[in-house]
Amino acid sequence: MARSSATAESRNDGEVPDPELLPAHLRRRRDRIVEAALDLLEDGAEYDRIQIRDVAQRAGVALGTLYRYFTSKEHLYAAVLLEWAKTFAFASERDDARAESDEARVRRRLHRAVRAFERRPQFLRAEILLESSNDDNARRLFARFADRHQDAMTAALVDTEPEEAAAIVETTSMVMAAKLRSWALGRTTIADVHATVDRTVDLVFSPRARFRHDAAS
Amino acid sequence: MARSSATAESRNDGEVPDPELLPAHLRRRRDRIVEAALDLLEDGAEYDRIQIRDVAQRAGVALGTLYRYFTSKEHLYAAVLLEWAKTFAFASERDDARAESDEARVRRRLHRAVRAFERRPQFLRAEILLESSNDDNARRLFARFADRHQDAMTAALVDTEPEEAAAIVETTSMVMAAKLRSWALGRTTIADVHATVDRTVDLVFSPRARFRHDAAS
DNA sequence: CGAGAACTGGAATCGTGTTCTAGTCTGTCG
DNA sequence: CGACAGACTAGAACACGATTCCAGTTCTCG
Repeated sequence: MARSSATAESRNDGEVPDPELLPAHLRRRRDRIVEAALDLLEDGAEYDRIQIRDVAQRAGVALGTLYRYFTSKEHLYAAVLLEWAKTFAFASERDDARAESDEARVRRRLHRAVRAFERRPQFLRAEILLESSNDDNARRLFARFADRHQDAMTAALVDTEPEEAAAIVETTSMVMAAKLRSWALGRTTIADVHATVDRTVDLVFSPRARFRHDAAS
Repeated sequence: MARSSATAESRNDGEVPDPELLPAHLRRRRDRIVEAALDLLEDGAEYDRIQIRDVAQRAGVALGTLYRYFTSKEHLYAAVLLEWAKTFAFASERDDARAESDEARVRRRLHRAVRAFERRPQFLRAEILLESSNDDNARRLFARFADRHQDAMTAALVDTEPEEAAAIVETTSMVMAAKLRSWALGRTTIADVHATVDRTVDLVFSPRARFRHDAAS
């Protein structure tokens, strides 16, 4: 972490090319790097334990090459998460096409998310670390990752007014994420995580006095 | 981070004395170290930027001495957080002694917590990092810190049955923490954090169909 | 084909937490 | 009083993984 942990000023030299604008073969090379990194994490290695050298080797590129595409390990792994979100979102879209209530759809997706992390605790760890990265590029990508999740959830709420939908997504996602964290910390069981998700969904969807506060504090 | 980030096996050599059992003058020395570390953080320095060397110097002890009391930077800062929680909890106890509803008390305390972090974003950062520390001693202390918060919140719920109180504390705290994180990330404003706290408290206290799910998924 | 961009292998650098060394100080016990 | 233990000190030394550099080498494209 020589640089990344030592530096608080967000990297101002971000000299990496926008992947969108890359000629196909370079783009492919970049993708190979991301894939290699993803594989390593998927294989169960702890984020901390994974060395950039290994990623480079696995991707079959030199260290210097990797650093042409990513400013830091964190930037690389933010890209990994984003990539992962892609396949994940895809999986979400199947199987809830049938006629269900918004509530049921949200519930299903939340449980799916929990399950996804259940078998990949390292991803949770990575997510947590990246969430508060100093690297600007990492932050940017991470934000996209978060948005992607949010969009996916929001898309489940067909019959709800947008404003309320946003609040619902926010609350449930936060509780889920927080609870997953305690699970990752060994402070609770995965069954409890699921139970909490259910409780929260109940709570948020049950008929009740609606939001009243507009002003803070 | 030579050791801490490289090591996943939780430190098994935790050769530090239990502060409770320390003779007074040694205890005082230990406290001085914690205070120095706290000061540094309080002065606005980013956790990452703070070097153990500086803490030692500020406390007026040699590096080796610091390491006689703490196994790692994370252990040290877990102690710092715990110490901070002490003063914080104390501040909480005044001013809500009067007759209020449980709801009002919870609300007040949550807002206070938000304000506490508002002027100390570095603490939030530290909390996040320590939450997933590898150091056993750090974990232990951190757990105490978390418990302390939870107890403080639970104590605000006088007229609520314990089980429900626990659920309320858990949910509201999680939402607050998560929202604070997004604030720290620049994804929202502090006013919005307060607003969310209010909404969540409303939600959790409003009369409604009570929890129904017992089994998970 | 030739220029320049991109890549390779690997050495070198860096930052920082952590450990080690050699001695110094303090207080206690016989 | 003298010796021993325990805790301390200044600071050097070490570990180690991210990041940067370098000197060629190999593509790619006009």
